[in-house]
Amino acid sequence: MEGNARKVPLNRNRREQRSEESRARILAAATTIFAEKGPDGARVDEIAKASGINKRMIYAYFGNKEELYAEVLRSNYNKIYALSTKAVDLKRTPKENVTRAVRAYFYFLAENEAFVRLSSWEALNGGRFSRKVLPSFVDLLVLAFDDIVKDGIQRKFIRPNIDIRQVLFSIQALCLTYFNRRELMQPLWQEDLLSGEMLEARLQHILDLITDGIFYHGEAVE
Amino acid sequence: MEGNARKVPLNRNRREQRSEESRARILAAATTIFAEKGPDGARVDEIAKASGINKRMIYAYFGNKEELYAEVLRSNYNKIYALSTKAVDLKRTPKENVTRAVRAYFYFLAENEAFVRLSSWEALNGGRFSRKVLPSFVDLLVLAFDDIVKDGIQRKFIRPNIDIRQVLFSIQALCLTYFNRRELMQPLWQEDLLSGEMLEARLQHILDLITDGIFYHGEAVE
Amino acid sequence: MEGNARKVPLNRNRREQRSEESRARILAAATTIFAEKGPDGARVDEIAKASGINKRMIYAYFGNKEELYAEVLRSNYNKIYALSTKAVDLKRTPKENVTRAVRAYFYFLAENEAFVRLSSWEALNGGRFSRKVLPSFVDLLVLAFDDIVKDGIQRKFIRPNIDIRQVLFSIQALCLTYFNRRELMQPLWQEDLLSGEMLEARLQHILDLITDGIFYHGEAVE
Amino acid sequence: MEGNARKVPLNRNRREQRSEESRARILAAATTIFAEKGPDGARVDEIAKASGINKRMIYAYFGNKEELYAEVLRSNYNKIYALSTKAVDLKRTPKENVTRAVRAYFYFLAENEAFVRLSSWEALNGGRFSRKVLPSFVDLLVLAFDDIVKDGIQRKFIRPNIDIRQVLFSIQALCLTYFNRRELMQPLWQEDLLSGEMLEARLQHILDLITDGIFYHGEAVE
DNA sequence: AATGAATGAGCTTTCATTCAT
DNA sequence: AATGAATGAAAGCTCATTCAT
Repeated sequence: MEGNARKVPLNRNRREQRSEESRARILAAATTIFAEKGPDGARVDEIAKASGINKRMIYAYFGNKEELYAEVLRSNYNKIYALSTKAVDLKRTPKENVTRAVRAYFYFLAENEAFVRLSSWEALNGGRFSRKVLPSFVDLLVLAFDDIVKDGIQRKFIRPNIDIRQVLFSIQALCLTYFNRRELMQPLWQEDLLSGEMLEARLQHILDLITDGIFYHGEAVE
Repeated sequence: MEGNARKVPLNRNRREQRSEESRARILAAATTIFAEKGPDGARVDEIAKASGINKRMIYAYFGNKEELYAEVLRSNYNKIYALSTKAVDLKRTPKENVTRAVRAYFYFLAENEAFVRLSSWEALNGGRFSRKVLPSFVDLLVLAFDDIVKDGIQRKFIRPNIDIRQVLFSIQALCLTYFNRRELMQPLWQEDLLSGEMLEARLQHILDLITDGIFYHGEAVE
Repeated sequence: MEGNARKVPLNRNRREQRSEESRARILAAATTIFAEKGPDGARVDEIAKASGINKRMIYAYFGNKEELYAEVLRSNYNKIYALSTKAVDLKRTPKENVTRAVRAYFYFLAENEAFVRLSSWEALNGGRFSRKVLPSFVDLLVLAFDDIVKDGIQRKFIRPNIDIRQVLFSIQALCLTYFNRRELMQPLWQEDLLSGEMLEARLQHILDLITDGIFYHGEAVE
Repeated sequence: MEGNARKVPLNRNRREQRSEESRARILAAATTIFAEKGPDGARVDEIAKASGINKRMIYAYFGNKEELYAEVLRSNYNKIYALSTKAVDLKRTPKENVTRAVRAYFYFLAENEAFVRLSSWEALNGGRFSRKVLPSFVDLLVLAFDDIVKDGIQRKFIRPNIDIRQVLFSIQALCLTYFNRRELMQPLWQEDLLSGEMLEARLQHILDLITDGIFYHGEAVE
């Protein structure tokens, strides 16, 4: 009896633990599969199988497919929120700050392909799911960059006529598209676009573009 | 008698015409809906309804859903193939040529949202369909730009250390993403991102970036 | 004008002729395909294509698929009706008569595979179609054999306790099944079961079985 | 506690049992309906309805219509495989052995109309399905009979010039066709062809035909 | 908490038949 | 008489979701 009494909380803990674990495994599998196939192409059965957990539990934990997808989005976007907060340091030069921020963003994408793909499905679906569940991630990005750019303009590093939103849009474009359209562009290269050198090469190119463009300056005729 | 003699081919022509028209209507509706919802989200029923033509005819004309989708891709990619051939004029300056090419590409995308979206679905699906049916559109792009850039390098307009493939990737990124992620970024602006001014503003930004970057040159400290 | 006047009847005749021909071609194609695939497996489209005549005409000439099938049955069964009338000649010995009748039936089947198959589909479908359109072909068979057997019994060639219906059933079985199940049994032989020698061998076997089975032994004359 | 301990396997068993039962019910219904209407005429919906089980489960258990049909064939052919092994006893006379074998086959068919019909659909379809899934049932039959006949020939009961394959073909024909074409021939009789007396009468007729057909006359012992 | 079986709605595809010329 | 396009009903099959244990 006492054994039982002691056993119950123990069991509870274990149960809770296993429960958490099951939830996490479902979420992990769902992330992979939703990222791979998108909200329409993904199958609940496949997620259940991949997670090794009974399909019924998906409904127990997450309600339904759509809510599971929302949860996947949430957990993935949380990562980038975390990233965006730790950016700026006004003791550095604006160029350093830009470089650091872009680098952080670029490598975040490199390491989180699921995020890249999920956000792309979302973009195509007009944010049909994310709008419901997510605070505007764009606003956060702007906020983070605003400081850098304003500082840069003030200290005469950055041209004052620059529209920061356009720059932001461009940075996003230059980074995201590399991962996004990787497969279609890969044939142009011998090396794997995800190799260390290729990543660094791309990042440098992006930074060059952002800072200097591709043309000579001063002497160029037009 | 002559009336009869003329009637037969006329009937044939009318029929062929109507048939062509039906096919075209199906293709148009399919383009819209596949662009909107992607190959997985699109429904054959919906396409039939939208085209005002019996569902059975879709199968008569195109075989099945997948082949219809392939045909939609083909017809949309044909447009950009057409575009990519008429680009270069080496009598102009490299900057002019780049400007003209980018502008052409940018406005092509602006006017062909279906293409933007279709190519994005394809990218996410790893080109699973387009690989079957399409010659590499990337190669064509490279070809078109190669001349411009080589000319630019030779005439000392363009830095020789530039990797043309990266530039191409970047131009694609900067243009495509504007339309691609339009909806997610729209909240940052008051004006419709597809308005004439906004489009022109974006194009200018892209051209500036490509040609000059965002930093001052010469005097900039780092 | 007179030219026209003459032309009209000519056209009519030609038309009628072409009409007959079209009908015949449809019927021929339908026979092949219904025999091959059965009433359920056959497709109207396939018949139209095989006959080289527009599908619509099938409906013009025959009403619908079922009636076309009925017509196919009718035209095929007519052949065997024709056969069954010219059987008996009481000047010959009963054994000769039986032999001739069985031989006629056996080679009829050999030469009319469509009939074999059509009658088999019908048997499986419980005569669901033939009952509607066909006079009992079985009755005819019995009639034809009755004379032979009664003559045989009277002249003491055939055992009097024989049930003619059973014999008839057996002859039908022994002949039909050879063609019916040919494909399944073929592996047991090296030679094609439809070759001249194999056919003759089978017929001999059947005759041996029938005659030695139903005739007195020892005293029988041949 | 023990109750719980026992409960888990019990539940498993019950579930498995119900699952097996569902599978079996589907198979039973499918057998009836495929036998009745053939692979082309049968409808999955009808099978679902007849089995009282959701259509979806048919696909869960059997894959698709064709595989279900294959399974139906397999399970039915297994019955006759079982039959064919227990045939011969060389202590008996050849005639006894033949009689016993034919009787066994005949009554097997009488009691398994589904088998008769399924094998007939297969024959008409050129074994298109069975070839995929079934070991040659014909070979087994030959094997079983071979012993009897060789023994019969050696002991001078059976004529040595007999082609056993023809005899086998004939037995099959004489037995199968009785059930196969029963409906078409029924009008010739007052009594139901499936009644006990009629069956026995038919079997006697077949045996007479076979034995008097293939055995020596006069000297043969029985 | 966890499971396997079951369900109904809906999807893609097929087919016999008819319309318009 | 002949044709090609078009149709609606129904077939095979799939999926998200729920039941029973």
